[in-house]
Amino acid sequence: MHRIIATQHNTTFSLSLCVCVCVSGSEAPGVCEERDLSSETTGSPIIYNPHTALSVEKQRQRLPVFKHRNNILYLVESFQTVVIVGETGSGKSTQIPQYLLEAGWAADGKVIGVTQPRRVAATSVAGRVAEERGAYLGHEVGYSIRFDDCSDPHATRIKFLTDGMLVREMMSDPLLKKYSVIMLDEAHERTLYTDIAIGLLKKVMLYLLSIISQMSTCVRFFFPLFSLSLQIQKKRRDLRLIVASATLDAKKFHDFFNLNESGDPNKDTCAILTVEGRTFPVDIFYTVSPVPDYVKATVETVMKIHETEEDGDVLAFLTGQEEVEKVVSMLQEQARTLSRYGMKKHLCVLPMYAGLPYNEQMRVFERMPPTVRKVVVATNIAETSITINGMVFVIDCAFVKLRAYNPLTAIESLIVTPISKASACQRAGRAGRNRAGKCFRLYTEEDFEKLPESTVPEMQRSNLAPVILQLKALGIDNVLRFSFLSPPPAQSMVQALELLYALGGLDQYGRLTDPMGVRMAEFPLSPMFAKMLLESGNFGCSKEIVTIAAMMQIQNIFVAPHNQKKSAARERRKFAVAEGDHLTMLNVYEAFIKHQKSSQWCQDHFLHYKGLLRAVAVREQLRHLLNKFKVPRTSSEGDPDVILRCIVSGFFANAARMHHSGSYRVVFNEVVQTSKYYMRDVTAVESSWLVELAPHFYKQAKHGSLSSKRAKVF
DNA sequence: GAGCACTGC
Repeated sequence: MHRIIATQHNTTFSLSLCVCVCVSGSEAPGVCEERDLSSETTGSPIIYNPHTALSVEKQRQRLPVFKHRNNILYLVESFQTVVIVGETGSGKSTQIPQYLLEAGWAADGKVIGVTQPRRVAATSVAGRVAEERGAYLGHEVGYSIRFDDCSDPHATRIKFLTDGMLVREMMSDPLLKKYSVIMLDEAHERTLYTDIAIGLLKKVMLYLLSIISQMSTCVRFFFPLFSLSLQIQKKRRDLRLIVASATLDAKKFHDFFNLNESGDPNKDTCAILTVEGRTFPVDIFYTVSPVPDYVKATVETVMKIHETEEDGDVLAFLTGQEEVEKVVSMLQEQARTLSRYGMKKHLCVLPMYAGLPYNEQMRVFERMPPTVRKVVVATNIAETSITINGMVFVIDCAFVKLRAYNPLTAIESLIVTPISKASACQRAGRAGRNRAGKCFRLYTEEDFEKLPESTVPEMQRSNLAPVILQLKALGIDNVLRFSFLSPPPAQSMVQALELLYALGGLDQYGRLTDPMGVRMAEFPLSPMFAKMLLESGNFGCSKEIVTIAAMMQIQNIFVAPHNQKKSAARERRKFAVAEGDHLTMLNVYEAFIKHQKSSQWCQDHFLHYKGLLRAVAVREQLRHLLNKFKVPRTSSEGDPDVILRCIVSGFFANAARMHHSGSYRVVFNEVVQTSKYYMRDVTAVESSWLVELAPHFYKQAKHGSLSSKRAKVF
């Protein structure tokens, strides 16, 4: 079955294969999987309606996962770990926790914990399950995400939480004593925290069992950790783990968690079960020859679809804001031309990326009249984070902007990278949610075959300093021997250990320092921010620093609607100060508070209202931690230098020279690579401060210039 | 003076 579709210009596709991907409805039927853009926090109780009870029960039984119910329960009973390959639309996320509850896994006050990589997923799936059970959200069924704990320590039996939250919980309850079963959902996404949780759970469940028998009482005396492992052995052999993953990774998870070394499959401690989804076919088309410019090819392909294909909305994937805006404006131009020539069917072209102002984001979810074809041009946000219904055609450029980490320079950056096959299939699947669809890949089938099977896990392309600090705080002394599902580069580990040592979080033996390291680990921030906060009392500016730290956690403080870019830039300059971005942010926050957190004021000054509200919440959490550690509330009373020096005390490792000839130096928060390297959140500092505040990290060279232990990048 | 994938604590 080969069909050639020639586009107007030179992007030519051939139909190459027909795969079944994706589904009717989401895994949580009835739940809007869309990111809840309307509120930061949810938690209003769902009222039980007895009239819908029967139909809910019938709906549950119609889900593909239902016929595997007994098998799943049997496997969970018989194996410590069960890997469930649940295709999209199988109903695994909402149903398996309920099966476990009904089978008695939450007896004796135990809790069934289900993790999700994203906050919205945790809250929306919890909402759906509560509704199915006719329960108030927060009672029998609850959720726990940062800033929003909607669970009852006594009543909640099924708890949905973000994977990051589970790792946090392990800091106070390393054995996860309150849980009988943990289900790691969407484990194939391999987020940083899912991977940390996976390693920790293996340690809790399996790893220690083998060492215990080899240790003598004498060793026990000298290694207090050993008593912990005894506890684990006694108490947590009952803990069950379910790993919900895509097909590709199932074997890897199985091998990781299977502790059976006897070679006798009857002694396996891990099992795999596959649950089919509900799928619509998606035809995949490849270009006949490589595309020289995927931005142009995207525009051509949209127009070709519009002219020759039947009804159905279009979703195009690009890598960043700039590309999205460019394609949107090119398409809008073409759409105007079409309407001038009286084409009956209209095009409505909409951009979608995380930095877009809220109102503009919401437009992609609006329904269009039948005479209008919606075209959404999006970044990777549309691959997993949000779902737009009604998409029938997908255009995939084969690229994505990914975080990369260079352990030699200790620089994290964003780089345009070819996607993986798994990612390409996920994108294609977006065309088949409501009916059969088509996916146009702007690359040849040959090039598709060259793509890597799956995306490199975040763990292997991140700065590991926050990870190592948390592991140390969890009592993992030898992080180099921690059982990582995918071990990160050794150089990244070394780099992280060095940075943590320079920050004073670790001593020369790599042990967590007390109190500095212990306290740093408690902050939900990177170690540099934590250090800066903990030092702020000494510098006499904790009030300002806590605001700056909170503001820097918020992306896109300044919004620029595309028809008002000029005035937005003008407003933005009003807040800017010569010292740099950190003090600019401080200005914005203080002005926001002065204007009673008014949303109208934000709109007038092109500021991100919800972002600022989040900064207020983050600030409160950080303030709470500073109080806990008895960091005094002090203010610099308008003196910028103490604030800048305090910033340097945390960020000295991120120092750069503004110009090779000058003594003008800056500290920065992060680096972004587009056409050039850009540093984000930059502040000017005196080079002498670097030597003064981090003498172990910088040394003064002969001619007054600095040399750092790090390789230079810029 | 425009430049900034996406999450998460």
